[in-house]
Order: sequence, then structure tokens, then C-alpha cells
Amino acid sequence: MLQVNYIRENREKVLERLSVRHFKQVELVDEIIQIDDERRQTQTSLDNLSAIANASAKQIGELMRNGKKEEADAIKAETTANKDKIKHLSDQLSTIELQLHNLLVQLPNLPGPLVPSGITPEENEVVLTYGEPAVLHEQALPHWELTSKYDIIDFELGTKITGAGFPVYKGKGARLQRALINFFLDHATAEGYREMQVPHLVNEASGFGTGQLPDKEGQMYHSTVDNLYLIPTAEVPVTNLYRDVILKEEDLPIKNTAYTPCFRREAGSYGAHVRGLNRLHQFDKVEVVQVVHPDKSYQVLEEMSAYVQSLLKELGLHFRVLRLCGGDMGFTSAMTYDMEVWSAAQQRWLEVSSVSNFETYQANRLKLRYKGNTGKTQLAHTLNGSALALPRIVAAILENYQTPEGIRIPEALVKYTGFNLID
RNA sequence: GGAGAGUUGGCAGAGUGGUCGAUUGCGGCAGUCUUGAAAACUGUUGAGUGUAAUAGCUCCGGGGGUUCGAAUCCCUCACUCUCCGCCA
Repeated sequence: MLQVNYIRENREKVLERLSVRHFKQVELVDEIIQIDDERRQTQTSLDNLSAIANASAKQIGELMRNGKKEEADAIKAETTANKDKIKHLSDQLSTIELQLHNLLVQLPNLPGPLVPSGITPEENEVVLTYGEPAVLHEQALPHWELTSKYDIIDFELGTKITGAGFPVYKGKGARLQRALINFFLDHATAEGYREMQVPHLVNEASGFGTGQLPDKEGQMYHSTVDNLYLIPTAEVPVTNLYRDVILKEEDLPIKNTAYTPCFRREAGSYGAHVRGLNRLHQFDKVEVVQVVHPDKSYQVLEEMSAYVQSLLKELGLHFRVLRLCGGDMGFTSAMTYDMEVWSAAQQRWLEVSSVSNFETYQANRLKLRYKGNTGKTQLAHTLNGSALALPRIVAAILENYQTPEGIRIPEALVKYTGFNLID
């Protein structure tokens, strides 16, 4: 959520930045400013009336103590009229504040200076490409055929016990999952992230804090009796650890990592590009999250991007890095890098990580602040990234490392899997 | 699930309807003392809004009510703790 005062003071810039996203409802900006004007006027009137009421009450108290009951009663009579006005104004203020809030949550984050203007994924900027596409043998298969050929992931069994998009990992397939999780967590820890285990269900306030609620309500599984949501990503619980927190400047940066399953409803997607592991309702992911000083966030974004790339390099995968254009970026992000690995059998790029700087957008919702050395509290910047999401990494490994003898395991993973071939 | 107790500033913990944004202790910060530090002493120390700066206004779990006036009384919701029951 953007700060109203920032919008007021930087109207032109806000509009200019929103155009990078090709954001349609630009009239929101002026509506916000107008409603905020109204809010301020109402607030001022209410404050003035309250001041009078407070003074009267104090006066009455004093008179009562001195036993001057008649004088007190006289003032009481006067204050009664004020009471109605105060009640009326404060009702009005609540309505205005609600309106303002409802408008504010409709405004996406402002793209950072490097973000290319654009709408479609084709307008994303390819920042770099690493490695070469794997050369496969003639009988090479897409991963959804490999998984059943080697009996390592069972989609039908998952459908039986739950539904489509909830695979069952078996034998070496299950072991590969566990190996990847440990591999990612070990690397994150070595990179200075603190490993956390967090709840997989979150309350409404947490959903709001990171921006999933109210607009993306339908994308999360919702336990209505308890009003709890299954997390779509560890970003939600891990970032919300710092909701309503005022940190000390020297506590920054905060670097946390967590492995969690992720649950996404993603209703209404069917077809070849969501086959197999490409899109699931439940999947595993290791996430890295940072809370940093505002001056550092873009530097940290580069560091996080480089870190994710180092994982992909170690796994020997051919990948590219995209800087998302304004229109393709998430609602809450100021700048995002997507990492895509090459799927040799599907002949397409698969997104395996998304690293974003949210600047103060989440922090403002979370009331996540730090107290600077000057003694002034201000909003911190938050960032997060997948490091990494498992299913598409597994898909890429299966496809790119397949041989007529079986699927080889990338060298760096062997000490985690305990085997070097799936056959 | 049943019964009871509670929710106050970074933490602990007071608070009779009126001068309580809130006693006090600890912690933090600054100073005195000291070669330096500790101890001791003194001062200072919540968050927001608003202003040129003051002032003013809001906040004692959330919401509502009573009252001229609510941290304090009433209603309601949420959460926490204790005991009992059930249970990995």
C-alpha cells in the first residue's frame, strides 16, 4: 500500500510510474487525493470539537470537586449539543477512512527506475542467459512420462486421495524432494539466512500484511470455520513475523529462510502447459526473505538474484534471468527478477524463481518500521525470493539429465540423495 | 469440549469514573564521578496524526454502549493463561 502523503506530494511522479505498468485506473490517484482532503477537513473539525469537549469536561470536574454543582450543570447543558456533532463527525470520518482505504488497496506498487515499460511477458527484459540447452537422446520424454516410467511421482494416486494437482512422490522421487529441500536450506544458511519453521496456516491480518488479501482471496485455500488461510508461499508467515514491529537500525538487514509446502487454488487453468509438475495445487519451496534499510534494497535485490543464480549453476541447469516489465510484475512489487530454466523435452522456459523488492509497499501494510539513529521511525523495505520452488526444478532435472540408462542426478545433489541415478 | 482468571508503554507491574498518556521497577539513552569501565547518583525515554514551530487530537486487546467526563462501569468479539476432559 502506498502512503497517502507520498501520493499527495508526488502526484505527477506517481502517475508517471504507474504508466510503466500501463495501469488503467489512473483516476484512482486523484480520487485518493480528493478523499484525503475530505478526510483531513473532517479530522480537523472533529479535533477542534473534541478539544472543546475535553476542556469542558475538565472544567466540570474541577467545579464538582469544589462543590459548585450549579455552575457545573450549566456547562453540562452546553456540551450536550456538541456531543451530537462529535458523534456525527466521527461517524463521517470512519466512512471516509474506509473509502480511502478501499481506494488505496487498489493501487499497485510503483515500479522502480530500471523496470521496463510493458504489458505482456514478451516485453520482459532478458538480463542474462546462462549455459546451453541440454542435448537429449532420441527417445527423450517430457517429465510427466518419465515420472511414471521410473515410478517416482504418481499423479493418479494424488487425484484419488485429494484431487488433481496433488502428486504423490514415491521412492527415489520422494528422496529427491527431501534432498532438494536440504540442499536449498543448507545453501541459504551458508549465505547468512536464518532457518525458520513457520505455521502453514495464517490469519486474515497476515494475508493482508503481505498483500494476498483482499484482492487475491480466491487464490488461497480458506478454512472458513477458523478463518485461516493455507499459505500460498512462505513469504506470508515469514514476512509477517515483523508485522507491527519497530526494529533498531542496527538489526538490519534481517535475513530469514524457510521451507514450507505452498498451496494455490489457481482455479481455471488446464491444458498442456500445466501438465505434470508445471502447475500444482500443493508444492514445496524454500523461500528467502529480507528486511533491509531503504538505501540498500536494490543492492540486496541484486545479491538475492545472484544467490538464486548460483543455485541453478550448481545444479547445472540452463537458465535465463528476466527483469519483468511493469505490466507483468506482481501487484505489490517494485521490481522483480524471474529465473527460468530450460525444459529440453518441453522446449520451453519454466519459471522457477521470482525475486522481488517491495520497497515500503508491504512494510506500510505491515507497519514494519525501524528506528534510525536520528530517533525517527520509518518504514523498512522488504524483499523475498524463491530459492527455489521444487516442482519445475525437478521437471528440469528429470528432462535435462535423462539418458537411455536412466536419469542422472546433478553432482552437487548426490550427497543429499545418496544415489546418482534413477532407473 | 467444560470451568475459572486475565489482556496496560521494550519488559515486569500499579491504577478509587475527573489534573492518567498513565505510579513504580528493570532495560535503553545522556550526563556527573573515573585514566577507562563498573557501581552509585542525576536527567531522559511509547506510537500516530497535525503544525513553520507550538498547540490540538487519537491510542490502555478489537468493536459498540452508558456519562459532561472511561484504562476504570456495561455489552460483544478475539486472544492468552490455569484446572478438568480428550488426544499426536
